[in-house]
Amino acid sequence: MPEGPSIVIARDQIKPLVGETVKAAAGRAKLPYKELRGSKLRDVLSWGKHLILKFDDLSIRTHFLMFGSYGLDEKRAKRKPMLALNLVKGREKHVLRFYSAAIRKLDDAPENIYDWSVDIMSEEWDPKLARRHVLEHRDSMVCDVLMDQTIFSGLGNIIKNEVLFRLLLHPEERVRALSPREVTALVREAHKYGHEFLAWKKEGVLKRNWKIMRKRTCPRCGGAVTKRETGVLKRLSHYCPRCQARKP
DNA sequence: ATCATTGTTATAGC
DNA sequence: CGCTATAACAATGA
Repeated sequence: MPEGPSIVIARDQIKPLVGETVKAAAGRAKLPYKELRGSKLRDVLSWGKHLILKFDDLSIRTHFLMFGSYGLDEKRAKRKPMLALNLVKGREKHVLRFYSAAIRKLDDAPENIYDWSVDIMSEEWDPKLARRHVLEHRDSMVCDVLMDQTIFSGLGNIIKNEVLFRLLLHPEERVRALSPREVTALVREAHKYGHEFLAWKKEGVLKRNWKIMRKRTCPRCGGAVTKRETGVLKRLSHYCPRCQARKP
């Protein structure tokens, strides 16, 4: 659920509810429920791993973190939701629930808060800007730069590992060791893999397409895949130490 | 059953 | 102040 492409799927699934009015709102999240009731849903947006519900005079944002999920028109709640919304318009009725998500009211209109040019899943994605941002972190490891949500908003650990494998880059390679072409390729593949992830996830074949993520052997050389935490973020990396050898 | 994991944030500590 | 370490949170499937 949590990486950017999954949020795009959620956004598209929830978008048909735009125009409906909140009839009931409740949950464990700290939200202005009173204000939510009676509000009309005006838009559903995604920015990276954030899902944004825009109402008349307020907007809220959900982040699914590692284990969050949502349900639209479920027969019954899976458990106590962080937020449950009943929406109606004429005869249309929908129930939207969010589980174990970090949900907050936005202090301003979404357009004034979010910059979609850094969202790898957005049409406004700006590869040149990303390239510049990457080069501002010459001393950082590529694994950390890819996970930086201010540069590659929406990019998560799966995309990170798969992109590094495609480029045959070691997760702990420093940005300064990359050639200009490699930086360009890094940015291009981050975007490209995000969209392939989206297509595969829709078809239910995402895992089948993993080349290195949670694999034991390298599909390229047949050698053992290394699995360890890397970078200052200490996130799990899967990589082939032979094909993705560090530069000399 | 136990372990690992698609993530972020607050707080403590140096 | 700035950086890093740690905990906290939570659900699911291998």
